[in-house]
Amino acid sequence: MQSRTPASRTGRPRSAAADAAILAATRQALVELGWSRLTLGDVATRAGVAKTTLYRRWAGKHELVVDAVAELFDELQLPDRGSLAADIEGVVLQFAAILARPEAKSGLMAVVAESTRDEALRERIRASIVDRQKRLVLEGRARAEARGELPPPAGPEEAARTVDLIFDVVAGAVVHRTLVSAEPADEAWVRGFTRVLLGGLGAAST
Amino acid sequence: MQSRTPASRTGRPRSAAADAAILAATRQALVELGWSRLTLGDVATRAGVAKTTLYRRWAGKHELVVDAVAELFDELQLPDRGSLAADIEGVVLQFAAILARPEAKSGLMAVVAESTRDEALRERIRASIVDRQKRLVLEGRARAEARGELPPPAGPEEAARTVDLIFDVVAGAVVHRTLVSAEPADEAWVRGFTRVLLGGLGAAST
Amino acid sequence: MQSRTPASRTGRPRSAAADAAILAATRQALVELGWSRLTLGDVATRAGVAKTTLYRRWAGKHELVVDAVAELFDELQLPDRGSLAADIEGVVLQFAAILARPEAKSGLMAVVAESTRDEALRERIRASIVDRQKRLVLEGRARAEARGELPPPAGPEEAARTVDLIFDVVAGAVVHRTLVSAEPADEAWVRGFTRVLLGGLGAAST
Amino acid sequence: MQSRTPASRTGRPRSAAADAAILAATRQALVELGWSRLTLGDVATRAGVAKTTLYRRWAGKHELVVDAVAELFDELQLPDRGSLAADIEGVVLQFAAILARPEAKSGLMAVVAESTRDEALRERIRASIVDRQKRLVLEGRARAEARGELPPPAGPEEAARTVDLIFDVVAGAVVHRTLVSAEPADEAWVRGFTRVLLGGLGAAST
DNA sequence: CGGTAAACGAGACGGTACGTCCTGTCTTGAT
DNA sequence: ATCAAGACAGGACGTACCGTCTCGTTTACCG
Repeated sequence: MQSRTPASRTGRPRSAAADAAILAATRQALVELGWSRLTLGDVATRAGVAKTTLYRRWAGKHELVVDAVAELFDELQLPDRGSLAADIEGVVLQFAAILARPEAKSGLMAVVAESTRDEALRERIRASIVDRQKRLVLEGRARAEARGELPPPAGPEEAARTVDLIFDVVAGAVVHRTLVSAEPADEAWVRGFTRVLLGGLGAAST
Repeated sequence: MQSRTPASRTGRPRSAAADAAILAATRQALVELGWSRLTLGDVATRAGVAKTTLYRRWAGKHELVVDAVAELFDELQLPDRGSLAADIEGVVLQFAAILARPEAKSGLMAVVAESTRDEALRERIRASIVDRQKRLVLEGRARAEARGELPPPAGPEEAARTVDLIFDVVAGAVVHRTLVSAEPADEAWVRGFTRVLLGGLGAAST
Repeated sequence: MQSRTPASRTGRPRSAAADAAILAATRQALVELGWSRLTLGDVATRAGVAKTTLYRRWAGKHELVVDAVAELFDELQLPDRGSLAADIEGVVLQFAAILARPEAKSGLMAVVAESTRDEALRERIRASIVDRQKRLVLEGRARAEARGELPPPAGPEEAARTVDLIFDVVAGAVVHRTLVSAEPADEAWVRGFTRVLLGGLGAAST
Repeated sequence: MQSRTPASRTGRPRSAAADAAILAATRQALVELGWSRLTLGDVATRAGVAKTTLYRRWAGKHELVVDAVAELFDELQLPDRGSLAADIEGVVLQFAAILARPEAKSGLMAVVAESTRDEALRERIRASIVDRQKRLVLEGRARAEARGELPPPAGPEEAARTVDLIFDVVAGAVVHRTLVSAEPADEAWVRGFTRVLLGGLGAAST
């Protein structure tokens, strides 16, 4: 994932096990120490690896954590629950469950913070985490259209704009609820949120 | 703001000018260096203040940045533009404008990241930034009810829950758009967002 | 002693008790902490005095300790024990007893060390400690001459040279024994030293 | 010298050049700044070395200066000048010449002062400086006995006691003359001192 | 199978920032 | 004017990590 395929033919090949051990150690350290106290020397020790080995693969703390956290989100799925509302509730709950894990909480916002001044890092985050999960919105939308719950988009450009907007609203709301408000995004909250998302503010307090 | 009112009568009183100079220097450093390269020694130098003075008032980088960033959000207002949609668009645009400033971007997510492991820091963020701005939601809601655009809440508990939900959705969406998607939350986007917020997903692509 | 007689008539007069309290606190701190860990803030606190008061009277740590230690040596006396050898042994034992006290040990060498680069400090040490005790050598010599144990000096210049030499030998030997060799300058050692001083190396091992 | 032979086989070996550079820089700083203004950060900079490297080898300012100063005394020799008096005068003059150098003056008394409260430091001083130079007394004594100028000691214990005594008298007198009296231990003074040392006080004023 | 070249562990390195401590000065209100 | 109290600018402390480097060792491939 992080390898830039050095394309060398000779010499000892890089240990594949080391990569996995390092990422696992990174997540473990995030759980125990959080972002700010996590050090690469400690990660290397936990992984049973020399610091050199770690730096040969990742440029720094931020890049490493992006990769370590990205793996967490790959388990997201969009189960077919029969209606758009149920589908949304299902995937939002999954997303909230991942965000509730300390290894995600600690690391995610920190790399986002840093990405405001580091274009390459932002690209890495987008490629590894954000864009990869937009598939869920696309799939959900397609299903809703098939069911007749939503009208088809006016055009491809309109479609892309809508997907981005929905993703910002959904991901943003869950993140804000979990990290800033620091309240659980539990079933009750998710139901309320889905109602607003589908019906607008007027539907909020029913 | 950060002072825990040491209430000492004797001795030389703390310089009020130092506080303002430090917070201003912090914002300047955030603009020039970003969060990760900002150092307290540098902030002290910029403020023309000894490191000691800085540490006498703030416990660390995180606390300092919370206070420095919090001041940015105090300029938010809710102008009466005649309709709920227009009011929302107005305040969201203001919010987006503040978040677009580098001193807000760099610092805000970093302290949120740290707050996932530091309960006191989270409280400080909530008190200094989040709760202070919920007034906007309350005011907007009251106006909308007076205009008949929204029904009154079912009860006080219901009202609080709705305010929190709306705040999470609005703030979360703007933050995600600005920092994660890294696209401008401009007028077009805000119009689209407001339409969804008021009318739900079905109204998105009209 | 340290006062430069500010000769001011008006205002609140300086507290005389403060001087004694500060010097006593300095010696106590020397005993408990030694030279390097002694701080003026701590001394002021022990003396129940503000730091300002301390700095109004002494220029710094070195000057303060010189005065605090100098008082220790003022109790030296030259009792008439009937012979030059006995007189020497008596005063050397007294000198050794003072040097064995931690408040003298800790401070004395430190100010001497600093005095190698501070002419004013050296003068203060000489005036407060060294020259003040040369009286003992003068008195001892006079007694020995009266008893016929030593011939009178060839002249005043010769006399001064001899006094200085003897002082360097006696004080130097005791200091070196106590602080560098870190062995007690007890009666046995003092007897051996006196034998050498009076009779030369050939008499050492009798 | 300061290395406690960590005996590690793996890893990058310690730079031998760094040790020499640090000790030389320490002496240079002692000359220019004296003991109290010497800082380890400055020494590191002068030596072209990181502070870390310095602290990896020495525990602090005192230990470092002991080693830096100790090297100065290793050049002492006992030239055979034909008589005990001449031998003593020769070595005392050499000793005085070293003590006259600012890098020795500034540092030596300071570490002795600290050693009164630090047993390990005292041992280091004794091992690195004092005991190493007692060879001079032993050699001089042996020569004098061979020449018939001094009687052989009564026994091994007596011999050791005498060596220590002579060392305290010689070193103490020169140190006191140089640092406390702050007068040069020049040829005239050394002649007078040697006369007293060999013949006792009665021989002083001839 | 033996040589070669890269990866590996270990840990020293130059460097930067940390948060604390002390110095010597100052500013307050009270004496 | 002096005092107690304590904030202040400044600077050194000793520690912790960073990211690089230099070792000696291991391990795959390639001739």
